[in-house]
This record gives sequence, C-alpha cells and structure tokens, in this order.
Amino acid sequence: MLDELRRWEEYVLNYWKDKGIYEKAKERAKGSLFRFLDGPPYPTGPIHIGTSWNKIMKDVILRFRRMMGYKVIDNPGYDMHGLPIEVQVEKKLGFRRKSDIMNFGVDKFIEECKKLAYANSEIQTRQFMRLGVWMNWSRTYYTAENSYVEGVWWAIKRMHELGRLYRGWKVLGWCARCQTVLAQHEYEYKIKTSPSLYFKVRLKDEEDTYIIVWTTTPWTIIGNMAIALNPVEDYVKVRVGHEVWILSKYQYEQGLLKELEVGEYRVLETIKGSQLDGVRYVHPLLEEVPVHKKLEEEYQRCHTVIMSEEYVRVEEGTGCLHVAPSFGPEDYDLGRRYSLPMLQFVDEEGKFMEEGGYFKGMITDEASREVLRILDEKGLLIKAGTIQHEYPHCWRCKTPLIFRLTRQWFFKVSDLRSLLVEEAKKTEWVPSWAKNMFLEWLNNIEDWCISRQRFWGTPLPIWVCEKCGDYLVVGSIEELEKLSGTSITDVHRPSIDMVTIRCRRCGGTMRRVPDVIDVWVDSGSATWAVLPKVMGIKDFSKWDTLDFIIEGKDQIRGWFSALFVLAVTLFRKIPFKIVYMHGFITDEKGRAMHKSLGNVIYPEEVVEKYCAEALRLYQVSSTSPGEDQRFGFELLKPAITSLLVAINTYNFLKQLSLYVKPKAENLRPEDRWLLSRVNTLTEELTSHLLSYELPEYARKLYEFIVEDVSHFYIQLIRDRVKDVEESGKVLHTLTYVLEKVNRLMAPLNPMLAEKLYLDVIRPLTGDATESIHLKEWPKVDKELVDKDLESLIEKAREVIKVVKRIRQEQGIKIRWPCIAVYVDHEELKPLADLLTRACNVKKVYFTSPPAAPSVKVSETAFCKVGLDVSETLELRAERLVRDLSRHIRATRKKMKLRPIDLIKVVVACSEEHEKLLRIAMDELKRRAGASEVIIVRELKMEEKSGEVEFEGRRIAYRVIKG
RNA sequence: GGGCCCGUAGCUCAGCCUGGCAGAGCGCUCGGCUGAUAACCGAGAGGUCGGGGGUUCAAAUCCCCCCGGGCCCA
Repeated sequence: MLDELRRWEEYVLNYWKDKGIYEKAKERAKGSLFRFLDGPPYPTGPIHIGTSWNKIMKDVILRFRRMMGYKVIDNPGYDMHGLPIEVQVEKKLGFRRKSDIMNFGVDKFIEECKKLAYANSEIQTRQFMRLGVWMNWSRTYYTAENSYVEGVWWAIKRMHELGRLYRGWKVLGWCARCQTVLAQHEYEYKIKTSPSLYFKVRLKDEEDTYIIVWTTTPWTIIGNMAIALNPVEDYVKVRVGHEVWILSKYQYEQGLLKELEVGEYRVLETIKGSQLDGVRYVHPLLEEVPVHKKLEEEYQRCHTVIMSEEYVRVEEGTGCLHVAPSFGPEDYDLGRRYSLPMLQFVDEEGKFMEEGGYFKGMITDEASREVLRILDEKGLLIKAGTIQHEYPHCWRCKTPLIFRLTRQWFFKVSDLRSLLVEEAKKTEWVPSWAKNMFLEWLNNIEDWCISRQRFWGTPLPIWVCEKCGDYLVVGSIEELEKLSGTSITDVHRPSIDMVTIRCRRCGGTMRRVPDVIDVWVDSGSATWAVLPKVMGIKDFSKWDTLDFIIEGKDQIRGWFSALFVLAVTLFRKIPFKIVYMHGFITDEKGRAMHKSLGNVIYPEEVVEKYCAEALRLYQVSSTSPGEDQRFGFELLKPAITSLLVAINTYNFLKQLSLYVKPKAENLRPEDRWLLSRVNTLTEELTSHLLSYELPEYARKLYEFIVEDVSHFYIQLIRDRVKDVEESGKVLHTLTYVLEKVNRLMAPLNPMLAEKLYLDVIRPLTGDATESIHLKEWPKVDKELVDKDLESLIEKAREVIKVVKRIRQEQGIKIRWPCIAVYVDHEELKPLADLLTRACNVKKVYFTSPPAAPSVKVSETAFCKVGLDVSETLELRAERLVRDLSRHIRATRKKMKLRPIDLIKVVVACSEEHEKLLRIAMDELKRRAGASEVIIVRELKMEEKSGEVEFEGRRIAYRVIKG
C-alpha cells in the first residue's frame, strides 16, 4: 500500500506539472495579498529533516491561504553566500587555511563556491518539490544575484547616509582558521576544556606581597596591562609562608586557599578594593616580553591595579581580574578608561607577532603551554588544572574563537535597543513566549560588525582613497559604473576588487575595502532585496511589512533579528507582523542529529522507505510550536495508519457509489450528526489555521476521519447500505462529508487529497474543476450544525461502549443479537433505532434495567445500562446465521466474487442446527448472497470451503459459484 | 550568573492559559469485530503528573523554592 501511495504522489506531482495546476491556482486568487517570505536556507547539501519540516509547515499555511483566495507571495530563496558555502568548498578541495585559497586563486575559489551553491540549490529545490511544496520555483531568489546584491548595497549606503555606518577598533571573536572576525550572532557556545590557572603577581613597592589572579587563557597574560579589583568589595591580605597574598574576602571564605593547598595561612588584614587603586606590580613575563618595559614607562597606569565595579565580581576567580585590553571586550573597555596600551600581539592566524618577544611565531595554544612552564619556573604558578566551560566557537567550522583587537566596519545599532524593543512589541509570535526571547535578544544587541575577511560574499561597497583616506559608499551597480567608468557584469570578488574610483577630494585612487559583508546582512535585507524578483519593483524603498514568516528558534538571533534590526534602523518600520517559531529536530531519544552519532535521517530516505505524505502528516501534527521534534521511522507509523484509514474511507465511498443513487431526504440521526460534525470541524480547523495552530489542525482533521467517519459512522451504517433507500442516504451523507474533508486536508496532504479528489470525489460530484487545489476553502453550512445532536450522539457512544463491555464479560459476541437493552436515560429516545443497531438488540427500553437474573447491568457516567442476555430459539437461529454467513462472505471474497454475484451454498450440520437454519433460512440467503442453500449431514474434506464452530460443534460449508 | 522551554503510562505526546473523576497513539497480554480497512473495537497490565512547600472545599493545572534535561545569552 505504501508503494502505491508513493506512486500516487509521483503521479500527482506530474499531473500538477502537466496541467499547470500551480499556475492556475495563482491565477484563481482574487483577494488581498498575503505577504510571506521564505527564510532562505543555505544550499550546503541535500535538505535535512529540519529543512523539510520548515518547508512543509510553510506549504500548509500558504496552501490554506491560497484556498482562502489570497494572492500569496510565495517565492522561495537560497542564502548563497558566506562561510557555510566557503567551508564546504574548502573541505571539498582539502584546504586547511586561508592561504590555501590564495594559492589556489581567489577567482577559481569563488567559481567553486558559486557552482556549489547553485548546484545544491537545484538539488534542494527538487527535494522540496518532491515533498509537494508549492512555491514559485521559477522565480526563486538567490542572494548572490546582482539584483539582490544591489538591495544589500542599497541598505549599506542608506545606513551610511543615516550616519550609522562606521569603522572602528574593537575586540571581537576571531576565527583563526577562517581568519575572519565574527559577530555576536555567529558565536556558537559549546563546552570546551580550558586550562584553569592560578598565579601570583608581585607588587613592586611592597615586599613579598602578591595579588592572586585566575585565568583560563594563559596566553593572554602576554598582553596583560593591568589588574582590576572591585573598589567596593572586601579583600584580604593573607600571610602564606613568608609571603603576603591578596584575594577577595569572598573567595577566601569559600576556602579557595585550602583548595590551592598552600599549607598554613592566616588573615592579616581586610581592606576595600579601592585601597589598592594605583598600586604597581611587576608583569610576570617582563623578561620574556621586553615590550612591556617600554610600555610601563610610557603609560602611567600600565601594570597597576585599576578599579571596576562593573566587570569585577568577587564570586569569580580570585576577585582580581587580569586585564589584557587587546584580548577581551571588557578588558578593552577598561583599557580605554585607563588609557592602557592597546598593543596587538596576535596576527590573523592567531600567531604571536614581533611584540610577543619570546613567544613570537607561536599559536595561542602553544603560547599557553609555554606561559605555564615559565610561570612555574619563576615560582609564580600556584595551581594549574583544567576547567570545562561554555566557550564561543566559529558557527561554521567549530574552531574555538580567540578575542582579538581588530579594525572593522559596523552598523551603529546598540543605541537603538529601546526603540527595537518597543517596535518588536508590535509583532506577534507563535508560541507567544518566543516573543520574550526575541525582546531579550534585542535588548542586549551590540553594534553589528558587518565586515568579514573572506571571499564568497556580497562585497562591501566601500571605496577608500589610498592617498587621503576619504571613503565612499556605493549603493548600486549603475552608480559604481558611473563613478568608475567601468562596466560591471559580476559584482563578486575578485573582479570587483579591480574597480577603482578617482577620489573627489584629492584625485587619488580609491580602492574597495577588501572585505565582504556578513552573510546575515544579505538575508536580513530580503524584505526589500527580493522586490525586483518577486514584485518586479526596482525601487527598494517600496517594500511592505510581511504578514507572516516561519523559521526555527536559531533565527531569533539570526534571520528574525537581522530582518528586524535592518528594517527598524533604516525605516522605523517593522519587517513582519506574525512569526511562527519552530524548534529543532532530534532523534527519537532527543539527541541532536549528528553524522558522528550516525542518527541523521534525510527526508529523501523517508520518502523512499515510506512516503512524503506520512512525513508531512507527522511533521505537522506531532510537535507544538517552539518545541523540538523527535524523529525516527518508528514514530511515523501512526501517521501512516491514519493515511491508510483515510484512503479506505474514500474507497468505501467509491464502492458504495457504484451501486447506489444518492438520496437526501429523511436522513437518519447519524447522517445528520455526521453532516453537523464536519461543519463543526470546518469551523474549528479554519480557526486553528488562522491562528497558526498547525498541530491542532492536523490532529483534529485525522481524528475526525479515523474516529468519527471510519470507526463510528461506517461501522454503524453497515447494515443500512444493504437497503436501497438507506444506502442512498448514506451515499448522500458520505459524499457531502468526504468532499468537505477532501478540501480540509488539501493543505496538509496535497498529493493524497488530489488523488482522492480525482479518483473518488470528482467523478462522484461531476465537478469539472481540474484539481482540489483550485477549489476554495470550505465554508460552514450553519443550517447543518446541530450541537444538541452532536452531544446526544456522544452519549449514545458511551452507552454502546458499555453494552460492548457487558457482552465481553458475558462472552456474547457483538455479532450475536440479544433480546433487549435497557437505558435509564429518556433523552436518548430519538436514537432508539441507532442504539438497536449499534448494540445489536431487538429492542431498546428507556427505563431502569429490571432486576432479573438474565439482565446484566453496568453504567455510564450519566445512566444505567442493562443487557438482557437470555436466549430463545429465534435468537440462536439468527446467531448461527450470522456466524455462518460471516464465514461464507469471507470465502466469497477470497473467490473474488462481487457482492451482487449469487452463489449456492451446501451446509453440513447436525439435525438440531438444521432446525435453526430452517427458521432463519431467508436471512441466511440474504446475508450470504445465496440463491439456494442445501443442508446435508456431511461434506467430504475436499468439498469444504470452510468451517464454523457454533455451540461447540463444527459446521462445514461449501460455496458454489452461480 | 541571567532568559526561555521541557519534565504526565515502557515509548511519543495531549491536558495546564480559564482549577472539578489523569487522557490519546504506539508497544505488551487477553478477548472480540470485519464483504472499505495492510485496519479496527473492548478489557487488562503499566502513573508518587520530576521533588518539596503554599493558595483553595478542590491543584497535573495557580504561586514560591529545589532537582534534572534542552536552547539561547553572559
């Protein structure tokens, strides 16, 4: 069946393509715009199971909106630039460092990046399409196209015009492998094992007195320029041996000295941090790093104790903070305040330069080991161990970052925190708590470092004069062509680097800053940069606030933030109204999927082993907004079951329609109930989808199909379909209901819905419409809704359940009719007939069950129920017929006979059972579809078609065609 | 150290906003139904609703504290 389902999917995909259904669906839209924007994935390889989840949910919402009549903006996109692609290409080419790229040739490298990004985006597009995702694939936006890049340039220039673009020195996270600066939103915090080092620093003017310092980055001691204490906190001077040590009182009381195993000690004095302000110390690596001698002479506060209430916490380390201004953002800030030297010790590869003295040429880790050794030799090392802590890593290559002073280009936005937060309050989030995460992020936002020292990216459109240093920000290709007199075909490096401009001020040559732009500026510009592609509008300022976007929780600091910061800073206008935030995919045990764990599952695999619709149903229904989704093949099974039940339900309708004419009059209560239910459902599902409650939509839809239609209704009307009149009513009811369900399921399972439409619904309704997706979202037929009936039937279901329970306790099959059932609930009287059939009894009495031995009693939450289990000859006869005919029908089915085909039956049974059969002969013929029944005493083995056990004896039968 | 989320049956998850008999699916055992069904139904086993305290006639649900897991930030 699964194989068939998979073939159906492919059939439908082709059908859509052949008939241009997607295009027709777009033409159909007459309503207002629904502005959606696809958060562009990185085309780094085939899609991941998280990518499919993301796109499937988008597809559900967009399909729903299209059916509602909206003109849906649905262009997909790919985020082509940046480290994700570069790192991929580097791996492919076996590169380990940036210089490998230079040696290979930047032009060739760029070409590889471009090829890879476009090739992978094609692969991803095919995969998305296979999942049934409808987007405007012929108008996909790529962030590497000229028109898109111009949108980014335009934003940069506007930032400049607003005075929000600046160049400045700052200590930022630096990836020594990628050899580029990274911004706040690109730090990936992971557990790292680092050295944990306690050492002492000797005071210059106080004999044998030391400040105790703790660090996890020994190499930064090379750049140490000061030690910071908290002026308002208490510190203690402690005698240790013949020395005096200074540390925070807090840590002393926490037993730090015991931990450091220093032997005997006693407190001499408690002082405030402020009392040590300005005290001079001897740099612990003064001899190895000679530059410190010079610095000490030139800078007054170099190698002194400085004060900071803000950064020094006595709970951390020793309460004495080692300050290396070029190696830490806080250190840098303190360095500025105290005019400390800002010497750069480390180059782009993370290697110590000339200034590092003895450490010249070492990378940071090597230097750390040497520092440790030297401190130990000098007797300054107190204790060296290791610590596991969260430490920032490069988001793409996972290298631990170093902090390093560099000169970069920034968007000034940190002063806009309160504006950003105020504007963000106007946005709506699903789940609502995601909004708090977003506000929290915005409230801590730093100036945005937008320059990257890399290759494959949007080139920073800034030209600087070699001679006078004046700079120019270019906002479009046309502008650049005018300024440079060169025609531009490709905006990328390295050709763009050749373009020079004559300086307006001094006539010198202006060259482009070699940097590219943070890839998050690319995607963050999407609100306007896609306009030429999507709306055919060239004017980037003509963008509109988006109605809806949906991405994963990592985009709080990623795309959501980038879109928001840019739009609000540039336009004081929010880029989106409603955001749906989903979580990540984990394996079935809740662990992240990693290649190293071998637990990665690709959507392609799921489609091959199962089918796309099962994936769609599972991914949409299984997880609440904002939460992570567990994924494993085992977890898909219930979804598959639901799909199969739905398919069978439609099959039943189709079978029925072959022999029956519909009849809409004198409907029975269960018919009216189902008509009411499907309208109630329509109302609920519409509301869920409008509120972006996707799991509720999917769950309620399939619960209705499985529980209400298949299990209850179809079970109940089984006998009715044998009657011409009654079967007409059932056909009418099911046609109405399943037609509606067909449309309700179209956004969720578009391929299955289409197949059921084409095979079952369309022939039945005589509808000329080519596709379910060209139909409108169902409306509620209010006149069919009967809430009282709905709740009454719920009560009846309770009663039926109790009767089944009594039957089981008494060992009476459901197939076997009973005399009577007693229901102590008058309200149910209108459902007398329904209860008679469902409970398989001759009569329902709406009274208290009589106190008779043959009446077995149980109860529901609201009434007593009694089943009369006494037997009569007629009942026995009927029971035998039911058992026998049930088996005969099974045999008929095996013989591939149609329900209307007549048969002859030979039955071999005892005299007593023959008597019973004679009583119910007509019933037997009717139920078995037999024109003739012959009763004999015995059948030969080879003549037997089957056997039934009844009242402890075996009854054999033979089925003869015709 | 801070923010957010999660913790309910062996597993996957609803229920919590708005307090009122602890639920569904999967798996297991037993029994049953079936001329749409590769399905389904009933019963059973399986729960200190992470722990503690508080509010209340009544707490999985509201409040506080703690523990464990995850994500993000510092």
